[in-house]
Parts: sequence; C-alpha cells; structure tokens
Amino acid sequence: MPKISEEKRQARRDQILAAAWRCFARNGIHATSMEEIIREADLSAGAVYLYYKGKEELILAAIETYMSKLRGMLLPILMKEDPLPPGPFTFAITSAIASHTQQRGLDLNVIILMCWSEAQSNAEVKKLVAGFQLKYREALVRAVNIWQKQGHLAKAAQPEVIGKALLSFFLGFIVQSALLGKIKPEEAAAGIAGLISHTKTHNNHLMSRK
Amino acid sequence: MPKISEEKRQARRDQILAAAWRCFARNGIHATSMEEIIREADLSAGAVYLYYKGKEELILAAIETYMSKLRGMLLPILMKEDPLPPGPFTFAITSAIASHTQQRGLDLNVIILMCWSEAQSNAEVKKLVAGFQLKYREALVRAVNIWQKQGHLAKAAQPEVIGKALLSFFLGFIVQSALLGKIKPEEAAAGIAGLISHTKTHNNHLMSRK
Amino acid sequence: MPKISEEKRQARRDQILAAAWRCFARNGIHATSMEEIIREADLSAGAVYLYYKGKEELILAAIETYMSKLRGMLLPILMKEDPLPPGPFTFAITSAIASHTQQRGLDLNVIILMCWSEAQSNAEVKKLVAGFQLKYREALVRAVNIWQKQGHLAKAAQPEVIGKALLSFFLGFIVQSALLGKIKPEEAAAGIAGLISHTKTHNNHLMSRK
Amino acid sequence: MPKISEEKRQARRDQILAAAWRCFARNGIHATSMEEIIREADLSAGAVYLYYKGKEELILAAIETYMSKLRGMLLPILMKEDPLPPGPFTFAITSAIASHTQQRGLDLNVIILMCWSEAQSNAEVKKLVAGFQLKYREALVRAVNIWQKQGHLAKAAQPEVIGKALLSFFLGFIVQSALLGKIKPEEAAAGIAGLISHTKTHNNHLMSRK
DNA sequence: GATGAATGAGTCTTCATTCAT
DNA sequence: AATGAATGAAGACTCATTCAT
Repeated sequence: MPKISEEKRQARRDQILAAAWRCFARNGIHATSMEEIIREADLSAGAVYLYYKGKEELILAAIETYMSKLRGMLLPILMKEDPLPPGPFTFAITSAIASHTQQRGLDLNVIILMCWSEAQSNAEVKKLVAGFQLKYREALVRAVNIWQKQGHLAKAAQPEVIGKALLSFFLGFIVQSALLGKIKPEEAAAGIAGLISHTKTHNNHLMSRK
Repeated sequence: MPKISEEKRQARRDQILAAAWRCFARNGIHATSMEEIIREADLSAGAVYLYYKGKEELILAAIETYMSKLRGMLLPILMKEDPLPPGPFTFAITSAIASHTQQRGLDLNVIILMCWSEAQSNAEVKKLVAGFQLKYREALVRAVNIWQKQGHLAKAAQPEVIGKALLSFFLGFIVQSALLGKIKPEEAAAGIAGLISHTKTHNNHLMSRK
Repeated sequence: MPKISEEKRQARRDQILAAAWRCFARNGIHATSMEEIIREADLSAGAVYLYYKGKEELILAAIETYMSKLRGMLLPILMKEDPLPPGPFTFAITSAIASHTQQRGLDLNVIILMCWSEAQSNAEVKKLVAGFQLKYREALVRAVNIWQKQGHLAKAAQPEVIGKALLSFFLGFIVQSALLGKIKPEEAAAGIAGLISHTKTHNNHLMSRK
Repeated sequence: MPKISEEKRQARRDQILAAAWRCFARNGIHATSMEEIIREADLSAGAVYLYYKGKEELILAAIETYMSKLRGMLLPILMKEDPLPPGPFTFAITSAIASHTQQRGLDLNVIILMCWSEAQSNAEVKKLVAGFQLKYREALVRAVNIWQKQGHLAKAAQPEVIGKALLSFFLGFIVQSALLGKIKPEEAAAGIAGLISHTKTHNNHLMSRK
C-alpha cells in the first residue's frame, strides 16, 4: 500500500467530515463520540486519527468546511456587481440556503445553529464564524448603498445600520427554519418587501419616542 | 430528616441553575461536567442530585428557567394592548434583552444560542424553545395587524409574513450580538425604521422578479 | 460517606503504591497497565485517580516512597557518630538492604534497578535518585575520614575517591543480588575486608602503570 | 524478489538496532514505540518487520548486541594470560567502558542500566545478562588468584568473595557514572588502590565485631 | 524486497451517579 | 438533608502489527 494520492487523501477527509456531520446533526457536536463517527464513516479508529489529530481538530475542520461551502453559495449573490433588488435578492439568498439543505439529508440550518453555539465556547470557532459573518455584513452594506442610489431604499438611513438589520433578517430566518419549520424563500422575500414597501412619505416620527 | 421549606428548596434549585449557566456559558452545555457545576454551586455531589434527578433534567430545567425569564421580560412589551410603533417597539424589545445581559455576568445572547443548538438534538428542548418562539411570532403578527391599521405599515403585506420577518429580525440581532459584538437598541430600532421608512408610493415592483 | 480522615487517606495511598510495586516488580514499570494496578489494589479505576492524578504521578510517588524507605534504613548506620569499622559497617548496610528485601515479597534489589533505569529517561526521577545517592556518598566520605584517623584505612588515599569506591561497592552488590542471586552480608563484608587487609607496606606501585 | 546479500541484511539489522538504542536511551525501552524506531531508522514499518518478528525480538536483539559489544571490549583485559595489577587493571576496564560511551552519542552506562532493569521482568533478558556477568565474575576470580600469588592481594581472603567484591565495584561505577556523572578511570583505579594499599599487618580485627 | 495506510485491541482517563455515613 | 468517596462504564486516543500494492 504505497503512498496514497493527494486526492484520495482528500476524499478520505471528506468521507470522515461527512460522517461527522451526520452524527453531529443527529446528536449534537459534543454529545457525539468518536466511535460513532468512526462507525458512521465505516473506518477504523486508527484511520480517523490518521487524518485528524483528535476530536478537537475534527470538529474545527468540520465547521470550517461547512462554513466555506456556505460562503461559496452565497458569495456570487452577495458580490454581484449589480445586486438584485431587495426582494429578489432575499429570494436568491434564502433559496440558496434552502436548496443546500436538501442536498444530502443534512439540514444546513441545524448545522449553522450548532456552529454558532460552538463558537460561544471555542475561541477558534468564534473567530472563524465571526469572520464569515463580518464578510456577509460588509457585502450587505455595499448592496444597501447601491439600493439607496437606485431608489429601492430610503437614503436617510445609515447603510451600516441597515446592513446589520438585513443580516439579522437572514440569520433569523435560519433560526426560524431550524426551530419552527422551513420558511419558504417566497415568504422571506415577501417579508422584506412588505416592510420596505411603505407608502407614507415622512417616517421620521417612527423613532420619535426616544 | 425534616423536609426543608419549599422556598428554601426553590432557592437551592436556583442556586444550582445559576451555577450551571455560569459553567454552560463558559464551556458549553455538554462540555460542562457535573463536577464543575457542583463546585461552582459550592455544594456536594449528593446535594445536587437531591434537587435534580440527573444531568439531563438539570439541563432541561436550566433551559426552561432561562426561557421563562426571557418571556417574562418580553411579554409586557409584546402583549401591550396598544403596542408601541415599530421603532420604539424594537427599541423596547432589544433594550430588554440587552439589559438582562448585563445583570449577572451572563450573556443572554450566548445562552440563547446554546439553547437553540441544544434544541436541534433534544426533542424536549426543541418543543420548549419552539413553543416560546411561536408565541412571540403570534404576538408580532398581532402587533403588525395593529400597525397596519394605524398606518405604520403598508396594508398590502400579509401580517403573518411580516411577523415572521420581524421575528427573524429579533432572533438575528441576538445572533449578531453574540458573534460580532453587541448591537445597541438604537441601532436595532434605526435599522427597522430605516427599512420601513421608504418614500416611494408604489413598491409592487419589489417582487417583480418571480 | 463524609470526609475521610487523613490517616485513612494515607493508608489508601500506601495501598495503591504497594499494589503498584507488586506489579512493577513483576512486569516492569512501564509494561504495567493502570488496570493491573487497579485490580491488584482491589479498587476501582476512579478511586486510584482520586489519589493520584495519573500514571506519571503514581510512578513518581512509588519511586519516591521506596527510596525514602531505603534511606530511613540506611541513614542510622551511615550517620552514626562513631561509625562501625569497614567490615561490620558493610555487614550492617548489606544486612539492612537484605532484610528489607524479605519483608513483603518485594525484592528491594529489583526495585532499585528499575528506579535507576527509570531515572535515565525521566528527569524528575533522576533528580530524586541522584539526590539520594549523593547523600550516601557524602556519608561514606565522612566515614572514610574517620576510618583513616582510626587506622582502618591508609591515610594516603583521598577520602572522596574512596567514598566513590565504597558507594560503587554497595550499588554493585545490589546489582549482583538482583541478577546473579542474593549475596550474603557476610560475603559482602568479607569482600571489603579482604581487599583492605593487605599486608605489604609499600603499595605505591599499584598505580605504577599510568 | 531476489534475496539480498547477507551482509546487506546484517547492515539493515544494525541500522535498526542503532536507531532503537538511540530511542531507548532517550525515552526508555518500553516507552519507545515502534513508530519512533522506524522513523529514527528512516525505514518503513514493513521493512523493520522484515528483519525482526516484533518488538519483543527487537528488544532482545538490541540488548544482546550491546552486551556482546561490551564483552568484546572487556574480555581481552579480563582474560589476559598475565593480568595487569589491580590498579592498572581497574584503569583499563573503566577506560574501556568510558571510551565506548563517547563513541556515538550513546551512553553505555545508561544502556546497561536499562538492560539490568529489563532483565528483572524478562526472563530471556535475565538469562542473557546474568550469563555475561557470571563470565566476568569468573574472570575476576581468576585474576584475584593470580594477584594473590603475585602478592598484590592478601592470601587470606577467599578469591570467590573478592571476585564478587570487584565485580560490584565495576557495576557500581557504571551506576554512579549514569546517575551522578562520569567517574574518571583514574579515580576508579585510585579508589581500588587506596582500599588495597593498607599498611597494617594484622587486619583480622576488621571483622571482630560479629 | 519495500511501502505505509489501515486495523482494532488495548491504554489511560473522565465523569455521571450512588450510597454508606 | 447533606456529604464526598467510591464506582465502573464509556470516552478519546495509541500503537504493534498486517497486507494490498
């Protein structure tokens, strides 16, 4: 059994991570034992440790991989030179998330919630997750700027603040989808559109109460 | 031995739960050992088991208690006969969450994220958490209805959909606060207001792409 | 089961160490598994770890304890105000070692060899063992000085050098006892006496070749 | 595949044993893993098993080889037809041991201590080591006989007993060198000479106390 | 002959829980 | 009611050895 090819090696790593996520999603990250992952990956104990130094490293790799996959899906929509208007934009983002969810029995919403939680007690994971979210927020601020120029959004509001609000929207949809059942992309888009589409001209009074 | 008074008993239970949350927030729910909780509570192992049958029950009680506390804070705002307008409303809700965060070194945002994650692999917790969120969503729908009547929100949109969007907002603010740093209630309120305060009259085109 | 008394605690520690030495002597220090020690001590795994943080610590404690016991036996002979003459002195030392050997089925010679070996790859053990030996050597040098004054030994030789030679003797007797079978104290004493009791007057030629 | 030449085979075996000793001296025999040896020997796992059936066999071979090497160095001195007088003899023996120590970063003293310890829990090793020591002892007895005839040693003492004493000396010097720092051959020789060179005529009283 | 990935029994250690006091 | 020492099953990880290539 001579040296394994690099792609074969990567395939093994993926095989292990996929098994890990199946277990994590079922039982939670920390409640999952290495033995479960090993059995799910249909490997021997030693083999797994050949690819990951320990549980810690495996968890980190699992989270990293998943977050990257997600980013790969969202970035094209977020970074589009000329972003879609708010409604279709929301539809595109939530569709992307929803579509990925179905792929291999792994609910992305569930996984993301676990990653967030893990980040609360693991500095390395937190750095990772926060990095991704910050990128998303910046992309949203950029989109808001453009939308304001295009007249989709009122110019009065600070783009940074609107960006935070929009990110909240998307994050919150993930939470709701995981806990109360999937929200359809149409609903998400309609929700945003419904909020934005206000007819009154002067809304300064909205914040009147201090 | 004579039974201790019921209030004494409740005080002990609270003491244990408080210790538990301090540990959970630090290390994560499942990475926390009973021994840690026992030491943090400054009790003996036996004593803890006198009040909770096991770790499982303790975790459930800890989550239940915290969710209830949160509900106690939010319900007055949510169920107000005549709800505040969207901006002040948002300010009130996020202020309530933020204020609680400061109280005893326990970051509510962190705790909530852990509860959500736990819900993904624990049916009982999920039922609990989902129940609370559903209540919030219903309350928001009710508020939306009123806002629409009062002219704060466009009447075209479905209240249910707007309710989901608003809940997303609040949930997402919690996520961002936990991962990217606290968001001030003013920002949250300004974000909602900024989205709503659109000057254009006809926004039907927002969802034009279909 | 309230707090255990300090002496009870010490008894448990001794019980564990005794079991450990029985195993070590049988199979070697590192070839002994914790499980063996646990079984030999007739305790549960957890109990042992209640008294020693880990295998490392247990090994160190085992070595430390044994070396101390040995020192307790030898010091009275070594530090006697007016030391016995070389022959009886040797007899006393080797008798003390031999007598201890019989006590509880544990061959002290075997144990010491294992300690020495362990010292070669464990800095902490080495410091410990070297410290003891250095003490012994110093005590021997002191005895040599007295013997020279009393005419038991030629005054020409450096006491430090003779001290090293004598320590070698005792250490070597331990080695031989462990590997070739016990050497009787009488033999050890006779060996030393036989070397010393030389009749010729001028022995300078002994080191003639240089 | 064609068999490789016998000398090539022997070279491989030596390469493995040398690597093994470097590891053993560093971490102890049993604390050394096959993987370490394999890496140190710069071979593959399979290759090592081509030359030694298992760890056990490798350890035994390593010990055997080293002991033989040592014997090869000492035998010419010990078996000399007309042995050197005690002082020079001691100098020659200890020099031989010391010189070997320097050769390749491997401290012979360390290795011997490990072999002795290993012998305590491994019958095969014990037989091996004891065999060598017995040979040395016999050679020493023979030398003592000659020395007595030549007047270097008192004739009263039993050669067998003196032989044991002398072997102790040499073994003990090894122990001290390993634990307290190298002892120079000059010191060793001076130590022996210093003991022997006693001027008094009647030393019977040395064992007077009984 | 040689490789090194894979195996899986075995190791050390932790930890939820119990129970004698 | 309260204690905390004890339990032992389960966990993470290692490592001597094998075997397909």
